[in-house]
Amino acid sequence: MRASDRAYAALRDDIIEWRLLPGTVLAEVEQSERLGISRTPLREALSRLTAEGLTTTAGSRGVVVTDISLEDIDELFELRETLEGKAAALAAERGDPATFEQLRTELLQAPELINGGGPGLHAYYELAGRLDAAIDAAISNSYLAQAMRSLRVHLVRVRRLAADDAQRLTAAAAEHAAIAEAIAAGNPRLAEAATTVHLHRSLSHVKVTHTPH
Amino acid sequence: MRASDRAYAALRDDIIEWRLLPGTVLAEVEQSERLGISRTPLREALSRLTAEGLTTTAGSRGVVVTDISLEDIDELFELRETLEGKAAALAAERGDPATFEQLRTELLQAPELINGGGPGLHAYYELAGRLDAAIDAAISNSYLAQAMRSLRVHLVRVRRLAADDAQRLTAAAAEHAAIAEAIAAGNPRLAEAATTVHLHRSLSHVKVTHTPH
DNA sequence: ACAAGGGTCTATGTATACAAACTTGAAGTA
DNA sequence: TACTTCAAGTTTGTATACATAGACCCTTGT
Repeated sequence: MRASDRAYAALRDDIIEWRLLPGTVLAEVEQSERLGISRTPLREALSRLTAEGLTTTAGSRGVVVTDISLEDIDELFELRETLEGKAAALAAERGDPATFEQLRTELLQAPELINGGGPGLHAYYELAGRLDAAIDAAISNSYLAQAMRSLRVHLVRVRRLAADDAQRLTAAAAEHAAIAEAIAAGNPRLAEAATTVHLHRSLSHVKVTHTPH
Repeated sequence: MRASDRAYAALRDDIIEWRLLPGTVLAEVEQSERLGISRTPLREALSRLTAEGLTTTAGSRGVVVTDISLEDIDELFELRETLEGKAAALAAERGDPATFEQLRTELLQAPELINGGGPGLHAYYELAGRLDAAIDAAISNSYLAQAMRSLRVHLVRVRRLAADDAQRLTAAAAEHAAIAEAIAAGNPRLAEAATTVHLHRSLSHVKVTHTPH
């Protein structure tokens, strides 16, 4: 694996997990020494992070970790609703019903996973990820998929602010199941509506439980 | 201006204007010599282009100019309709009516510009750009604005494939005026509908007149 | 004649040295 | 005392030398 890839992955993780807080200046020599590489691959990693929006080049003071304020979260979810709503609708039109019917069945059994503790929780996150991937594949629109991917980075970062309790996860699983059901039924408008509902509930949960940094 | 900025701008222009055709391999030494810079800033330029999707790193064959097929154009417009439709609706909710009323007035006089020849044509493109910028500003959502900006690069590239005759431009100006009018009237659904109509007509025009490379 | 292996060559990936620009601090003057 | 200017130091931007890996071709053996 390339050194720049390792640096990118390490910094991305540090930012998403809030170990590198917003406003932190990522000086090139400092970070390259910390990660044990030279400045060249580090600079490539930084430019990738900046392209994703996780960092910005603040004039000539180097690159700094971007902030996510409460207004940012609203904007983020506004775009997310637009993109994922459209994606769910397209998946309902173009996706394979059997795939989503299977996902729905699994999602209905998710509460057992969520209440089952550590490994079950991991299995649930994996299941939710499979639904996202299935939608991505079903829409067959690489530009839309790319736009959603670039959003997800920021969303993961926001999610780390919220406390995901078992109660919310159980409700989220039911909402996911409703989305999968609508897609399996080939009903675009219902799929979009179910997605809108899910995202609004997610946003409310984040805003209520978010812990300021 | 930094050497990497110049390299980025030059390569971006070459790709958008189809001087560098899809599939062209951008070898580092070759391009750095052509642009009169060293490999380091060139690599940064290439990584920026790749982040935008204008190039891709094809395994170990270096970076190549990405292709835009007819299916890609459909996908591109599908995403564009989603984003710009939402943007027009938000602008209708949040924008300043006077700004868009003014733009509408100017757009209604656009046919004179279009039929006025070279400088008038340029003035029209500038006017259309002002409408885009006004919508960008009105939505007050940096994530959505960023998503639209990253789309526009590809759209400019596609537009270069089509022959923009005076007849199409006149029709487009009327469609733009309709969008501005709906936003000025504070009618989100009408603004979104007008945008949908405009984009579908644009897409049809591109598909009919596009010249294969 | 065809396939397999090795070697060379050319490409990208990395490190480092150098240049330039900006920031910061201190000193001097109004 | 406050503002301006100059200088030093630290930072990023660039060039280049070196490492490494992949591709292509030639040779050799079956």
